[in-house]
Amino acid sequence: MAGRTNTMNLFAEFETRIKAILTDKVLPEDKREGADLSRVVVEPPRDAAHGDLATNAAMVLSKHMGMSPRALADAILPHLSADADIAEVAVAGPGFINIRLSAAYWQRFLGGVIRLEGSYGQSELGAGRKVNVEYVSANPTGPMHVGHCRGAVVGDALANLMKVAGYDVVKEYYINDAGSQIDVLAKSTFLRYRQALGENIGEIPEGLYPGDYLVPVGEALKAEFGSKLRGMTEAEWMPIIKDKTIAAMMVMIREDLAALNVHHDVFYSERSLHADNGRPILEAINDLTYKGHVYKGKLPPPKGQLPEDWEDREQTLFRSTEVGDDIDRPLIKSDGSYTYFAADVAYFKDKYDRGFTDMIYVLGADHGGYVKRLEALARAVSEGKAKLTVLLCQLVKLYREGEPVKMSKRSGNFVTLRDVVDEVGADPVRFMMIYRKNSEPLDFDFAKVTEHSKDNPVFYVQYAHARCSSVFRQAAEAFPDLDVTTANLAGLAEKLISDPNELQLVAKVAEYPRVIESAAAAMEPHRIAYYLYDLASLFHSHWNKGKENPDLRFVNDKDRELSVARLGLVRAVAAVLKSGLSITGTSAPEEMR
RNA sequence: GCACCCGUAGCUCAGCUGGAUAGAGUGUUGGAUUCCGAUUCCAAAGGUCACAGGUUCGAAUCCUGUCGGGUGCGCCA
Repeated sequence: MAGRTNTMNLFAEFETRIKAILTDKVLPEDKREGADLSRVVVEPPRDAAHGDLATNAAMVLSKHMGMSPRALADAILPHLSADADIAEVAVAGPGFINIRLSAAYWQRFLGGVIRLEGSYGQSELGAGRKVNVEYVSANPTGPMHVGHCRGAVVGDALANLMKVAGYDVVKEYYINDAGSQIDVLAKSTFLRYRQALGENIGEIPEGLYPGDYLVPVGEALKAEFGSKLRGMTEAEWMPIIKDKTIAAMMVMIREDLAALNVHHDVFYSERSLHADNGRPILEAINDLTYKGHVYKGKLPPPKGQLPEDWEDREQTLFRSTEVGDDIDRPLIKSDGSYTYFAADVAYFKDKYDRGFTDMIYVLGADHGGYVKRLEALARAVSEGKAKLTVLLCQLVKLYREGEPVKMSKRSGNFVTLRDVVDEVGADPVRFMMIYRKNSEPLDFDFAKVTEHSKDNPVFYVQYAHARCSSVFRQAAEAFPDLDVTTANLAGLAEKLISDPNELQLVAKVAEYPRVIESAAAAMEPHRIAYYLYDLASLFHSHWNKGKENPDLRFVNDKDRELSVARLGLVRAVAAVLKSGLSITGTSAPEEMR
């Protein structure tokens, strides 16, 4: 992981220390050339009983050194022991070096965490690189349904994560407000407008959007225009009603997203790319042509089932096969209009021109077939300089008490995002959506997600945070004029935290920056949720020990200084929980109700 | 037919980009418990990591193939 800085990532810190030892003390001069230290890693051992840190250095370098891994490890050992922060080292298994850090090091580390307050975990991994995270991007043809939920949460959490990891992030929504479905939408609205004027419109015809949500739009049109629109030709009313309907749909969608605590920085309109006779699209195609990726030609017929209306015609094509795609892609239809993909080329080029080096697209699994052409266009437009990543979210299956919830779009009987949020609350929805790899399908059971118990990970983690606050409330009762300023907490924690259980908690807290960096590098926000669960679990377990052994309780009314020191530890745990919860986009409550 | 995603404890899932005896939760079994805020705590049992090869000091992880499940394929958006 190049470019990583020591923002209290102790694994990274010891990695540099160990690499320095390797080059300066272990490798003889004639072996320094060609030694590959890039694979040397320092990580938490699988089993905490092995120590605090483990390194594979001896195994990675054994071949180069012509020694067995264990013999090499033995040779490295004394140099590590010389480090004052290292209390114990041992060789284990096939040649791992296990390291136990001194209590003094952990105490100093804890003091550092407390002093950083909320900014602990903030990394400089991203070095300010501009990242564009595009997510949701639902068609503005109606309210959002549950299917959009997962992408919304995953994209939002990923963007939050990248921010904490030091990237300059923009959250973006691409409004698919062009194309035939928008014409259909406008026609549907026109019908509702006529209905508002008192006409009996009967059944909504097949092919139009039947949803009630267009009724108020029709009424608003009546209020604004009276019956004026009815006298116009379709060509005349179409642009007006399109504008009004899209605007109304976007208001609705933004409200839905806000209910889920999702807020985008930029809403980018596809229609704006078609403005001015599609000049932005034309320019993007010209750019691609200039770079040698466009030609006129014929496409082979699709494999498998041949469409009935298949015609073999010459079109303007993007030679995407030369940049990794399976088949060349049409940019201009035979009627001269642009394809959806052509607009995407222009949109990508716009992002690239705005200075983004990394583009992330969070899409549903049903867009899997779209990934290769997006990657191809990124290569072609940026000439290999931009990095485009597509995250596919698998489907969400809804259950109620174990029974699948049936949905049918045609009958309008589908569960909206709002339904779900209103029923179970934004926090449980968000945490559940993030508590799974995005590449895995997800079962979402209303009953389980609403359950207030330790079986529900959201509440388990939030409860840990609430307990932290509760400790401070109790301390205030036991010691009315307690000094709980950052400086005092850090100072005493550095001196007095020494119980092995407490140090174990510090060690878990110390993993946080590493989790942030690796989760950001892998673009896997779910790792944050799992880490939070682990930390909460350790904290609860330590709390429970205090039930049996009062000496371990955080607040000890016979020992004021020790209580303050332990409050320091609690504050550090609370800060990490709060920081992690904010990445997932869920709240860190002061108390559970 | 082709592409992509996925097969890990009875169930739901992690497994930190190749490391040690593969881990949680739930369920099962056996104990403890009126406790600074929860229907709590501790422990045990439970595995051919779908299957077969390959790569190397070392594979659940990477490569190839097979089987099984999901998603998608067009001048749609």
